[in-house]
Amino acid sequence: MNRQILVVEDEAPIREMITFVLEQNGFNAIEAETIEQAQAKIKEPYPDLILLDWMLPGGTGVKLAKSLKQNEYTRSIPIIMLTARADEDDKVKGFDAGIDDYVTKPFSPKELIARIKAVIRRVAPTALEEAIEFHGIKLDPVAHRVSINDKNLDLGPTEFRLLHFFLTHTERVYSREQLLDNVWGTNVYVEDRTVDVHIRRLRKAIAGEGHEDFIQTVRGSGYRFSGKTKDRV
Amino acid sequence: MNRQILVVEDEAPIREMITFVLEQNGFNAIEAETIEQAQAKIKEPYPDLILLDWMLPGGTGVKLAKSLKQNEYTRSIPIIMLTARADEDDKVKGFDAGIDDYVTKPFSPKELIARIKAVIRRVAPTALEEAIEFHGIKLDPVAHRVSINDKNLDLGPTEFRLLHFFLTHTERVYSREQLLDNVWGTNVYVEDRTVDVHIRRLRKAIAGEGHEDFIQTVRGSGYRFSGKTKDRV
DNA sequence: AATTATTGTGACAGTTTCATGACACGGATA
DNA sequence: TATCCGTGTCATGAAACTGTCACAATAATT
Repeated sequence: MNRQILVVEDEAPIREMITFVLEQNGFNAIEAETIEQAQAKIKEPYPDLILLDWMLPGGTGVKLAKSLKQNEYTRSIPIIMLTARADEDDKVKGFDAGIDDYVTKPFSPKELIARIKAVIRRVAPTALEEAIEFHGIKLDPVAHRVSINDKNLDLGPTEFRLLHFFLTHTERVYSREQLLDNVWGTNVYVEDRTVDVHIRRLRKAIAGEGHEDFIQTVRGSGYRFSGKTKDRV
Repeated sequence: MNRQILVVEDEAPIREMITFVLEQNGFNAIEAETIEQAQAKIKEPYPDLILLDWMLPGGTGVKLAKSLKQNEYTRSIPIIMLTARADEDDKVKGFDAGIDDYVTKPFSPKELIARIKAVIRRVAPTALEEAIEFHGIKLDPVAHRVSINDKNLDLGPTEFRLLHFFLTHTERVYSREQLLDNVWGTNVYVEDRTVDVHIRRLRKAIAGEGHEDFIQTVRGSGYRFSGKTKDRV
């Protein structure tokens, strides 16, 4: 519950003030002065939220936001932009890059905290960090670990994401294309059939533990992850 | 409950922004750049809603909307049009084509989400994704599953669509031609008698569970799916 | 009853779709 | 540099699905 927040802000006094406010409110602050520093710090464990200054040396914050959004792992980290100008134009540019909210400088600590909590509340239900359990399959996104009936299971990155997606989207058919969009990411040019192969690899890994067929083929439509067996509904 | 939304928009940044916003709000986004792409993606599993840009290469969005409204299966998918111009004229054209709502660019994420939820709420009762139950027969379009008295039943794609159509159109006679149009799709040249064969296959699958004849032959006219038996009316 | 029109049924071949193993490429690592 | 691992693609064979036909069965008509 102790959320980690990355503060990307080049002006030291402001950065320190923010950090102070955050920690006063039970958050865990990480600081970064530049885009490069920020990128270096955005890796496991991923921060729960990023406070991003609009004006940064070496490029605008939007640039960073865009690059974060392209990565499967960082895509869902919410971003709050800090901007000096309440300029409408900037807001549009920011939303292009997938900004979740804005705080206009100067801002009060209360406002900042309120916005942060609002964003976290909104994103929390679909947060990547929640551990999942489903019919004996446990997946811990933070530890990046999967076990089936308490027996450890190691998967490649793609299989891990695929399983993660399935575990959070059970009992529903997904076409290959939808799986590509959701697991590989949009704007990735990969053959449809590639999904089959990864399905196979995931199946193999799971089945190794002598289990029912969780991943079901729905001919002509796609695949479905289900706890229900073939006969019983 | 995880709704699928198809975003048809040629400009990548806008499309990605929309996708991002949708996913932040618990929706499942599918992307399409052109009308052709959109049409290719509008098949099972059908999206729950379509966000459609007004200006698209190769024809206006209205064109796509019209064609969707002509097909039995896609007819009830709600459409929200994205338009740059708040032009009154365009709105009229759109409503002709069966548009459910408008969002004028530029729009805020909040507004977009609000409109989507409003439309879904309005349309939900007849939503395609709703599971259907009829005299012990259950069909879940989302999971792509059929059961009869809680016993799983597996059907081929055509039989599934046929049953789906019947379950949503009971107590009424349909000619072979009408069935072809609705289940196979228009512009498909297939022999009338092919319907008979698929009717037979579907009957066999259902009857395997020792059931009354849901599918009734109306000599000279076609078939009818009914809960009433032959003798009782 | 005989004839005709319509529908039921089983078989079949062509096509589509999927599972599977192999393989090559590229990045990371030692 | 050599090696390993993950990944995407392909070839192949198996299985499922589909449309059509021929003929049997049934209903309507004369």
